[in-house]
Amino acid sequence: METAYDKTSAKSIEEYARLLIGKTFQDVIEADSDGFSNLDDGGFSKKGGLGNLLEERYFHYGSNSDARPDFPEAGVELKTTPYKINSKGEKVAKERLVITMIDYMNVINEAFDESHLWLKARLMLLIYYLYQKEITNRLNYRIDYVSLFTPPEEDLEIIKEDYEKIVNKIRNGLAHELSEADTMYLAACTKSSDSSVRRQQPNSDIPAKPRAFSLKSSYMTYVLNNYIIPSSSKVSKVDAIVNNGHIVSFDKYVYDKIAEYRGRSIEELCNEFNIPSDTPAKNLGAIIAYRILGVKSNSAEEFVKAGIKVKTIRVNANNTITESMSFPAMSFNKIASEEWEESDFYQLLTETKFFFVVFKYDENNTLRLLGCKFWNMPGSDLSEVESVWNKTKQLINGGLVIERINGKYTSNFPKASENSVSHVRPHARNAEDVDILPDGRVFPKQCFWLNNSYILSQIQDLL
DNA sequence: GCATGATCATGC
DNA sequence: GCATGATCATGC
Repeated sequence: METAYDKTSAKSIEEYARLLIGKTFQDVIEADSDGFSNLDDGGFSKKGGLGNLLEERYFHYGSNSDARPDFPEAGVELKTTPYKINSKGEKVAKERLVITMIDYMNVINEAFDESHLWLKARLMLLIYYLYQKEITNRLNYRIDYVSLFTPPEEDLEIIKEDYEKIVNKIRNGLAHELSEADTMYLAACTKSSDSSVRRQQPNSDIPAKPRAFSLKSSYMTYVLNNYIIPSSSKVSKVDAIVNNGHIVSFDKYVYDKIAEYRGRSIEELCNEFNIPSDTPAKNLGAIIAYRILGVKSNSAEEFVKAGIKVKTIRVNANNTITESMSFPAMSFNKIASEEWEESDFYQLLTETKFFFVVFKYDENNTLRLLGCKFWNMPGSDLSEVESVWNKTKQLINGGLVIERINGKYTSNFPKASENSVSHVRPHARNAEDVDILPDGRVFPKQCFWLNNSYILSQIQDLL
């Protein structure tokens, strides 16, 4: 079949694709007269179908699911992906970009450069459409950005490291312990029609969830705003930690930099980096870490791309931790009607990598830098959180006892003494800052916390 | 001194 | 003004 573009030329494919900008998927169907006379959506409006729609009704080739890129002669992989406008008016990727399924049995023999993943990811034609909640017919979504994309060299360094981390885990017979939060930009995301599906893995008899290589939504947000949209002025630029040259390991680079200042007091560090130390800034620990890492902004490019959240931890002189770790407040009504694996806290814990900056009080009560650690929750601890979450949901749906004693509210939400990993406690501006329960009562906003004792167990190696 | 409820500080 | 990370305050 004759096509309106040269399928052997990436540039030609991109030029033709650019004509899609400003059009909806419905427009594409209506404009297509090449052997498809009806306006039936052919099931394309279902999930995943919008990419197939473009393949069949715009580029006019049959979609394949084989290992080759969609345009094999040009080496171009077509990726149709949604973005949305968040509450701050920023353009963000709506979801991760799935590249290709991980074949556990064979991937352990594939070097990155010859991998199925890289075959598809080395040159992608990204087609971003605007997802809008209020538009119910997906065919009415509008295509706004079209561009060929290859991860730039500095990202590729980290992506290769991510790849090795994932493949090594599989090599070690730990495919069942893979987590999306293990890595920075490239991740092993779960992918199956139902959460009970399991696959065989090499080097272990334990079946593992099917997973796919994907680029994290935090990374795709960065790609959209910095590589795809020309000079997007709304985006505030932040400094990168690694600025030039090849590094062996990002983690190690960061650990080594922080380690140079181990034992220094907060005051000394503030002097060293010209941080005004008179105000008790609660993000002082994070600011110090950024300055040590050579970053002037209060955020780092690599952390933004990887969606890494910074947390500061204070260890007492006797090696205990006083404070538990808080997270965003929960919505009682949301939890009441959702399942664990679709909950915010589950997604946070399974997708987020944390950067712990750890300080410790010396015998004179002076707070000194102890070290840092990239951390994400091990899957085995997740089941503990699940039981706390389930009990919380159950109480929200009936059985929650609320009392007010001397102005202080109490409840029977799961306490730190009831579980080794997590508990529920207030997280609000004050006691009047409330959320509505399904039964109509109000109660101070709460969140899930990670127990101080649990946090301590996770940073034992730093003590 | 710990457990739990309450609130502060920052950034947008 | 609100969400979020961090920390304080109090009673046992």
